[in-house]
Order: sequence, then structure tokens, then C-alpha cells
Amino acid sequence: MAAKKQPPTETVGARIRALRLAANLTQDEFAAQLNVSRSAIAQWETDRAGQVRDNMERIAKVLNTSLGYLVSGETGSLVGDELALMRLYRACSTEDRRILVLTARRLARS
Amino acid sequence: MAAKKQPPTETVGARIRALRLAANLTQDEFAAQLNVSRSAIAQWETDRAGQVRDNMERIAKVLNTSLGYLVSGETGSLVGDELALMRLYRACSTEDRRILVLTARRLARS
DNA sequence: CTCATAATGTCAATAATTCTAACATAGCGT
DNA sequence: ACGCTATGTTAGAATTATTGACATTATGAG
Repeated sequence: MAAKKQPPTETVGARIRALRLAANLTQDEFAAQLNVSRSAIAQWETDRAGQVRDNMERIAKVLNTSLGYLVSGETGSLVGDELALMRLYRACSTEDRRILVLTARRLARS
Repeated sequence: MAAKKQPPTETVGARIRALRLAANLTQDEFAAQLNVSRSAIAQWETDRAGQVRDNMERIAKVLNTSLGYLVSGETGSLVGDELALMRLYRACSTEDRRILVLTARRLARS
């Protein structure tokens, strides 16, 4: 049971650092682009502080990533049947969409 | 050029409220699920405060949406309620998914 | 190896933001 | 009008972030 070292459970700070390094930026440079002190960056990357909405948004922009990835490490794309459902959903009236969502909610709860 | 009232420039609070209402929740109930006071919710929805990482994450979870949508209004090409539906769909069993698609088909045909 | 320099980590105090509780307002049905 | 429910608002307490100074850790030259 070697179990290497799964990185799916990374932390927010770890992702920030990884992205910053990938962009060949020093904490100093990075801080400059975000208009904060370098020590702030250091704390962000060590998950001490800084996880504020505004920051996250700017970080995502500067480092060309998405908020979803930065914060929860997720990415989202649709596969075949999911896409089909989306098409149908979009073809529905506002009211029917509501019904559909409610139905989904009920089913998902079982 | 009537320009209906398309809300592309919605605010975070507006999205929270819209999603909460779509889920048929009162501020009280919503607050209970998030373990915060109900006045906190009121402030979030009026963009006074509350835009903290942790909150946003829980909100997204409870309301079945994504952080990206909550915070910046976008996620991939799915908008809020669409993403919510996808989440629910994914939470369903294979059989329930089938039911959902059939339902969607029927509704879409009206 | 030693020194210099660059990069990053840490801490204390300050500044900024949020949270809760209590009160105020709006809306609805009887 | 009255009661009831849902939501808005305010003040102060509590939490959290930011900064600046200092400590630590590379890295490379000589």
C-alpha cells in the first residue's frame, strides 16, 4: 500500500504557490501585481490568512486560473448525457425548468 | 430599445438571494443550514458583508452551485441554475438520472 | 567554507471586516 | 387594525487580515 502522495487534497495556499512558481514569479513580484505586502503573500501561501474574496479573485486573474480551482481545487466539464440534459433543460420554459430542478432535488435526496 | 432588464451585472448578494429563493428557503432556514445568524444572511444578500471564503464555499454547497458562479457570476458555460441541476443530476443514481432525462424530454416538448 | 544576497517565514500591533443581537420596517391575511 | 412572518438596519464585540520589522533559509561567488 504505497499510496504515493495524492495531491487532490492540496490546500489553497499550496495551489497559490504552485501557480505563482509556475508563472516564474517571486513573492515580491507577485505582491506588487496584487498591491499587497510580500509578507501577506507568504501568509497566504502558508494558509495563515488572506483568503478573502477580493484577493482570491485577483489571484485567479493574475495567475490565469479559476476561482473554483483556487479555492476548492475543482474543475467542471460536461460529459455526453450531461450535455443532453442541459439541452433539454434550456429548451424548457422557466416554469418547467423549476419543476425539473425540484424533481432532481427529490431524486437526488433518495 | 427597451432592454428588458437583463442582470448580467448582478452582484454577489443578488445571486445568493436568487439561489436561496429558487431553493424555496427563507433567510431563517438558510441561516440555520449555515450556522450563522439570520441577520448575517440579510447582510450578505445586500452586499454589506459576509463575502468570506468559508461562507462562500458553504453557500455554494448548500445551494448546489459553484464558487465561480457565486463570486464572479460565471462557471464554464453554465449559469447558476444550470449548474445546480448538473450537481443534482450527478448526485442521482443511474436509474434516477434516466428518469430525470425522461422528465426533461417530456417537459421540453410542451 | 564564508560571505553576500535574494527569497521566504514569522511575529506583534494595527487596521479592516464580519458577526450577532436587538430593534425597525414591510407585507399579508384575517 | 392586528398579529404574524420575512427581511432590513444598526452598534458594538469578535474575528481576521495586513503591514513592517526581524528571523531564517537557500544559492552562488570567491
